[in-house]
Amino acid sequence: MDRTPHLLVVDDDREIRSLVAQFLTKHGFRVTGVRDGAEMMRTLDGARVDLIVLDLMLPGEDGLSLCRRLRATPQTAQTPVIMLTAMGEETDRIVGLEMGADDYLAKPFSPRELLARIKAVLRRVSAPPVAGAPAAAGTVLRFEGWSLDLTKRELRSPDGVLVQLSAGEYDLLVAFVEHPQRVLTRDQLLDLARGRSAVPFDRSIDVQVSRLRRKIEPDPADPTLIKTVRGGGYLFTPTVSNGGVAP
Amino acid sequence: MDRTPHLLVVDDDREIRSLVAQFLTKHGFRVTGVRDGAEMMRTLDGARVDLIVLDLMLPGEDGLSLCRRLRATPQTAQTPVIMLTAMGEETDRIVGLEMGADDYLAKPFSPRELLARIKAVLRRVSAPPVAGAPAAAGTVLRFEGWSLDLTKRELRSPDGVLVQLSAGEYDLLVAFVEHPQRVLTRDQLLDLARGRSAVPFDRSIDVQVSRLRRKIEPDPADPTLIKTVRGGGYLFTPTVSNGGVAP
DNA sequence: TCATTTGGTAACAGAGTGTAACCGCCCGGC
DNA sequence: GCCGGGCGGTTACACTCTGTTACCAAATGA
Repeated sequence: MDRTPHLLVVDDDREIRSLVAQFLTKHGFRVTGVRDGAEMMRTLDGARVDLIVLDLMLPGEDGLSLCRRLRATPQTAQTPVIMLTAMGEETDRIVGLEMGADDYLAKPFSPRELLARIKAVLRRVSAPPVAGAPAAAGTVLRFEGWSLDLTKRELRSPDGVLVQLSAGEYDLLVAFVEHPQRVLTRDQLLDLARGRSAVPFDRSIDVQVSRLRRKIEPDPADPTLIKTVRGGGYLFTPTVSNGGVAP
Repeated sequence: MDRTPHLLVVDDDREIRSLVAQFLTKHGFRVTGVRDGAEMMRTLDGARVDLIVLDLMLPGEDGLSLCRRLRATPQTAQTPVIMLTAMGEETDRIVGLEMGADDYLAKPFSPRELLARIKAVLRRVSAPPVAGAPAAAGTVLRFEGWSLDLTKRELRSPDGVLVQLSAGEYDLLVAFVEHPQRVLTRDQLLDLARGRSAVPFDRSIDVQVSRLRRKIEPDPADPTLIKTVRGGGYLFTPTVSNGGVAP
C-alpha cells in the first residue's frame, strides 16, 4: 500500500500546476494536478487524497465555493485544504479561513513556503491515511427518484433500472446535478463537463443535452428536468439531495 | 445569459460615487450611483439590481437601517449588500454583518479591493443551493390563484394546469410579479426583464405584454391582471403572496 | 367633430434551438 | 494490422421565439 501522502493541486494555470507538482514530488509527495473543480471532484471520487491545494480563482466554480462544498460533503469534510490566491489582502485570508480552509497562501509564493505549510497542516491534522475503506466511501445523489452514484458512475431510474450513459452524458449530468436550480450557460457547461471553452458555433452541448434528455426525461419533447432558457442556457430543475453512502 | 451585473452605489460623497462608478464600469459592471436611501429605494423600484454598495453614514436614514429594511422587503431580501464605513473597527463589521450585509469594507479602501469583494459576493450568491438546505424563501409566488415557481421557471393556472411560457414571457411576468401594484414604465420593464434599455420606437414590451396577456388573462381583450396605464406603462394589479416552498 | 397621440396585435424576418444524419476517432477483439 | 462499434463533433434543416414594422382602434385634445 502506498502510504506517501497524496496531494491534489487544483489550479487552472498549467505552469503553476506542473511547477508545484514537480517540486512536491521531489520532496516525497504523490501529486495529482487538475485544472478545475469538476476534475477535482472526479479525482476525489476515485482516489484517496490527503490534502488539497486549492486556487481561489478557477474557471467555473471558484475555490471558496468548492471549499464550502468539500466541507459539506461527509467524505471530504476532514480533508485539509490550503488556499491559493492572487489577492494578497488580509480580508481574503479571513474569508478563506471562514470558508473552512486550513491555511492560506498568497501568490506569488515560493515552492518552499508551500512545502512548509503543507507539512505543517499535515502535522496538525495528523492524517496518516488509514488503510482500508477507501472504496467504501461513495456518494449517491438523488433527484426526482433518480439516483446517481458518483463512485460507480452509475445512474438508476426511479424504478431502479440501470441506465447506460456514455462518458460525455455522465459528465454533463454531473455538471447539472452539482449546479441544480440555476441557469448554466453553454460555456459553463462545456467548462464543467469537458474542461474546455466554446469555439464559435459550438453546438456540442445542445446535442449532448438532447441525447441526455432522451435517456432521463419522461417526455423528451417536453422536458421538465433539464429546461431550456432561451438566450441563457440550460436549467436543471430538481432539488438534489445527498443520498449518503451507496446502499 | 451575459447580462452585465448591475451595481447600485449608495454614498453621499459625489467624488467617491463617481470614482467607484468609473472604476467598476471599466471592469465590466453597470453602475448606478445615488446619494441617499430615498433614491436607492426609488432605483430598486424600477430596475434590476444585482448588488448594493451601501455607505454606513448617509444623510437621512443611515446604512444599517436601510440594510435592515432591504432585508425585510421580499423583493430585495436576496440582494447582496456590501457595507462601506469610515470606522474600521471590528465591532462595526459585526454589526454590519448582523444587519444582513454580505460583506464589509472600511474606508479608505482601494477600488481593487472593492472589486474583489464584489466578485466574491456575486460568486457566493450565485453558488448552487446546498443539498438538503431549505430552499430559499419565495421560490413559489402566488397571485389570483396562479402560482409561479421561480426555481422551476414554471407557471400554473388556478386549476393547476402548467402553462407554457417562452423565456421572454417568463422574464416579463417575473418583473411584474416582483413589482406588483405599481405602474412600471416600458423602460423599467425592459430593464427588469431584459436588462437592456429602450431604443427609439421600441415596441417590444407592448408586444410581449400582448403575448403574455393571451396566456394569463381570462379575457385578453379586457385585461384585469396586467392593466395598461396610458402614457405611463403597465400595472400588475393582483396582490402577490409568497407561497413558500414548492408543493 | 376631426386630428393627433397612444396602444394592440398581425405579419414578417432574423436569431436561437432541437435533433436527425453523417463522419472521424478511439479502442478492443481478432 | 484490420475491422467493427460506440462515442462525440459537426452539419443541416425544421421549428420556435422575439424584435420590428405596419396598420388599425381607442383615447385624447383642439
